Amino acid sequence: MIAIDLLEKYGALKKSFDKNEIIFEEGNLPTHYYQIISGEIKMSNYNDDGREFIQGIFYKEQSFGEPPLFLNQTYPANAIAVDDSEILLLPKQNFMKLLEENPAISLKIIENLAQRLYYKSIMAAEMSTQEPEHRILKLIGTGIAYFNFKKDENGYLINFTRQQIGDLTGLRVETVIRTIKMLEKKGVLKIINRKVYR
Amino acid sequence: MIAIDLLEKYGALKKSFDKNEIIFEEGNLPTHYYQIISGEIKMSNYNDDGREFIQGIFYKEQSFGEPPLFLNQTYPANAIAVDDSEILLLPKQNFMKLLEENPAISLKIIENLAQRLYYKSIMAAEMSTQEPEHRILKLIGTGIAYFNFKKDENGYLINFTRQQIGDLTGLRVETVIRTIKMLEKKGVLKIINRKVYR
DNA sequence: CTTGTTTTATGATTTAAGTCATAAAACGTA
DNA sequence: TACGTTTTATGACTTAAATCATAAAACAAG
Repeated sequence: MIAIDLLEKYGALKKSFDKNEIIFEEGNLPTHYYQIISGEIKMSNYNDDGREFIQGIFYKEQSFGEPPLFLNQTYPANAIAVDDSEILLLPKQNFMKLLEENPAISLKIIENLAQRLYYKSIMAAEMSTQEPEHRILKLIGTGIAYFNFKKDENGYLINFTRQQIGDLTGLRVETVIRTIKMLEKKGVLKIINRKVYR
Repeated sequence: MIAIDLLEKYGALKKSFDKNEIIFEEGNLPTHYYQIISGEIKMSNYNDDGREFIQGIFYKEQSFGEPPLFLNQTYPANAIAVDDSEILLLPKQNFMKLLEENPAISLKIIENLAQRLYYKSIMAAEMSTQEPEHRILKLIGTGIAYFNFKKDENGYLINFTRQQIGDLTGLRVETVIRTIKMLEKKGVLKIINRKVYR
């Protein structure tokens, strides 16, 4: 999102996170701007009985966790490395200075937040309608634009596990498995040795 | 959000909308920036069988519908006047010019989008947990900060109908009614001649 | 004041997704 | 290569919310 050399000019430092390592936790106050160099990060919540809800999954060059930074509020979710990852961290003060001194970056931030809001609006509407087929198809459909699904001769490879799809749509893994099978039977997606293609 | 005289300087015009009048529709491309002078606006989706999901409710001084404006994408939901309303409309080009020439406004926009993203994150997690009590309490709790609930001697008056609460949380109106009664019985909120207080 | 509409309310019934149990296939790694 | 873990898979059963029906209270409009 923001050029790496610009971030470094303002004092950003690279930090490595192991798979499953926590980057920040729900309820804590934000201290940094985070931008991924490599790897994969998820933001998620766990409810009282341990059930997970994934707010979003982020990949290289993407930033995450900005909203509370601008609002002086605590994080509404946890950030966890899904894979070994490298992240650039820029302290809040420096980040704000960077924004002030580089007005063009503000528009980038706006576009980024707008994009995420757009995704959440679509998924919120979808999740309230309750139909598993709809939810999963919409996730996959918008996911092709937002997540880094790769296209090959079979179509787009949806590189999410059934569990992740469940955690992103609010469905249980068994329901996801059964629904995906249904959707395959209907011909709207393909399953090639367990991998889902659209 | 943005000072009215500044908006007018860039050519914003006031327009009146009757109760239930449509301001813009899902699927259309955005043409203006909208800021409410008076009244109440909801953004919502209707699914295939006519069920409504309310994305948000907006009041005086608030803006709405910006994300697609920044993304050149179509609106993900409809905007409808809940009451007779007056709205300032600023054409997209002029709005972009305003932003360019007034960098401080960008930060305001960022904060506003961050706020809405924050609300949606919280509600998304809540809606996926499925428990009506949780959903409704969270809506009311965060709503006290985001919607204009007024406090009196009984507490905060939740000036939503049961139907609206259902449309905001993805629950059916009967479920909302029963759940609110349960919550009253548990003493976590009050019902005083049908109005809900927290 | 009357009438039509919206909102709140409640009981009976249905149903779809969740839950529970169990297992095979695939994957990772020591 | 063997072993533990993760992922996918399936069947039986449960349950909570949706649905359906019906109505009273409140409100709005003429």
